[in-house]
Amino acid sequence: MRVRGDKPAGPYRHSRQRERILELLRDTRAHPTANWLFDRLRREFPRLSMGTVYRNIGILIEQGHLNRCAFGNAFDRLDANVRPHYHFLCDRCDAIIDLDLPIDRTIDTWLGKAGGFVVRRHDLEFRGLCPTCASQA
Amino acid sequence: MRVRGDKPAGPYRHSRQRERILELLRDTRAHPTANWLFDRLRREFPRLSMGTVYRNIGILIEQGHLNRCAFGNAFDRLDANVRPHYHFLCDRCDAIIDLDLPIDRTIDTWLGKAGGFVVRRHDLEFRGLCPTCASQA
DNA sequence: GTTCATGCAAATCGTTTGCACAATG
DNA sequence: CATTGTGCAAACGATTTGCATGAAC
Repeated sequence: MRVRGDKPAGPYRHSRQRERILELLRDTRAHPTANWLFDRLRREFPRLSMGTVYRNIGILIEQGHLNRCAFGNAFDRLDANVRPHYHFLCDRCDAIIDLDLPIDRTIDTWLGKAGGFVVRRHDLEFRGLCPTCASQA
Repeated sequence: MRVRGDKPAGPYRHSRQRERILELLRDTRAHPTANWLFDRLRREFPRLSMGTVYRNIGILIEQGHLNRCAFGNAFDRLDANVRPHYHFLCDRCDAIIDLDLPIDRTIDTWLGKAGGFVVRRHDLEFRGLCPTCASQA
């Protein structure tokens, strides 16, 4: 029996709302928020709800049509190591590990020269298995 | 006149709670959450409140003693470009720009060999001024 | 004694979910 | 017609804030 919140057993059906969400996202390079989609689509679907937007975003990501980028406002972790450094995030144990790789500043200047950007800093994070989890796999 | 939520006009005063927050964060490499600090410190300050934790985190960040890393679990911005690519975030106009830099996979294998990590992917984001804002500065 | 910091509770923001009804295949 | 998708509203978790009281200088 199918329970609340579970993925459907059968294939996804067609939905006009989901179709338009993907179209809108493919037509822009602005990396919109869920709320932007909601405002934009309410013109076409006056009774649209946020639940529908979020549910469809989830499905589209699962289908590989979208990526989510979480720059910022989410769940914060704190770090008293204020020297610049990179991070490794373990997929299995959720550890966040400071790396002591050298910071490569040459890439910043390259980006500035090539594209007209003024680069103040860059952040690099790796994901995968930390040494402990990797040795248990 | 000083209004609610504003920074104090004078210098920050000493606070035992803030002192302990910084001590705890300097004693760990686990990149704790605000809630971890709260649980941990309630033993010493039974009447501690979350408001105090968050306010002090903000002050410590402003003083340069802490960094906040947002490795979000939540949706934030969406991207229909599902090919791997890097991002540039403009400090002034908040634009998020897809970069077509080549993805450098060599660094993944290096990290695996050197430290025993299994690297599945990496994310690289730059911050600074986008070409448009840079030309106006 | 001035004003910054705290505790508490309520408010806020983005996101998720339960449920009854509508749409799809 | 079996089951997925929707709208609505309420629930949620992390964070922020108003306000009266307590602590620092």
